[in-house]
Amino acid sequence: MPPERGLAIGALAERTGLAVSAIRYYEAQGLITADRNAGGQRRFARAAIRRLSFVMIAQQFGVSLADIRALLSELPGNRTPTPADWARISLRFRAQIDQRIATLERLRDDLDGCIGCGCLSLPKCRLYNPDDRAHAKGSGPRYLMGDSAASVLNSDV
Amino acid sequence: MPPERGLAIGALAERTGLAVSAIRYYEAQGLITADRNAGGQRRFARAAIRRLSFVMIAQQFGVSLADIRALLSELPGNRTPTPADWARISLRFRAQIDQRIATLERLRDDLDGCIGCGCLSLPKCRLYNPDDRAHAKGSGPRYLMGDSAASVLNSDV
DNA sequence: GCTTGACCTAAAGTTAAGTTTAGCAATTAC
DNA sequence: GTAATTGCTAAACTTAACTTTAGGTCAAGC
Repeated sequence: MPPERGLAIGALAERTGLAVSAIRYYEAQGLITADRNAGGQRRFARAAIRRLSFVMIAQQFGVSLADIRALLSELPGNRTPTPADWARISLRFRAQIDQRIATLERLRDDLDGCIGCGCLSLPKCRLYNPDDRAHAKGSGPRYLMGDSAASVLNSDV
Repeated sequence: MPPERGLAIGALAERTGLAVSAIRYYEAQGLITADRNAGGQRRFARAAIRRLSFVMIAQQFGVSLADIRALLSELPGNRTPTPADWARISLRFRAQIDQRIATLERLRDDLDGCIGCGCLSLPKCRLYNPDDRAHAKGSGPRYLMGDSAASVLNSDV
């Protein structure tokens, strides 16, 4: 007999280094999909390893799962992705990294301009208002945490 | 009579663009301190404006409040900080930014090497294991979220 | 002098990204 | 064939960084 088709969740966990609970969570979030065997257990396609490794890499950049899901949605639903598929999404990812580096460099340069002047005073300081972000409407709520890492990545500054 | 010494929390909120509740929270977290007037209301020193603006700037980089507190702890407790004080802490901050940019650039270059090869497969891919981070002990829990933004900043890669 | 608005505290709610626990079912190993 | 693994679901818990709510106090204007 051929070995049962697809990896069990434990095997996938071992290959990726992720916790089993994390993999279930990612499936629930729609980052990967799984078939079920006769007994109702998950069986993952080999492609799940790559999807998960991409998730892990993107997370090292502080990209949110929501953003990662958007990136991964570019991959064809169930067809095994080709290198060309990966290339397309990697290029998009790379563009985001570039943007993020640029943002950091710009802010670093602004900081250089400020060091020693002790100017960190509002609202004059250029550092403080790179985006006019905070005072859009008087003390409006910058809704929860959605601001920090993700927006550095997403802002098209 | 001289105006009552120190800013009320509402005034501080207006000057910084922060919500009143956020300022109270920051005080509870030890990022700023406040005196109390006869009626028990907070009165902030002018220096709080700068501390808070620094907090907001650092947060745009995804630095956690805990890390920010560590940075701010370099400031002399109650003495009004001088430009030299700010310069010292800004330089430390700048060093962290530099590190972070370097990490991003290295990962970007790795990604470039991968684009088109579709190699995102574990455990061979260099991209996946920049730090040997995930498989330290077989599928050990990368404890909660403390990994993403903060460790990119802190890791001495 | 009293009403309105700013402040106070304490406690509970929110989001993201998971982990932990509890109580069962399916597989594998001996 | 049965014990030990591994897997399943659902629900509760965790952390960070706040906000919201509830119920009460202080201060300022008229």
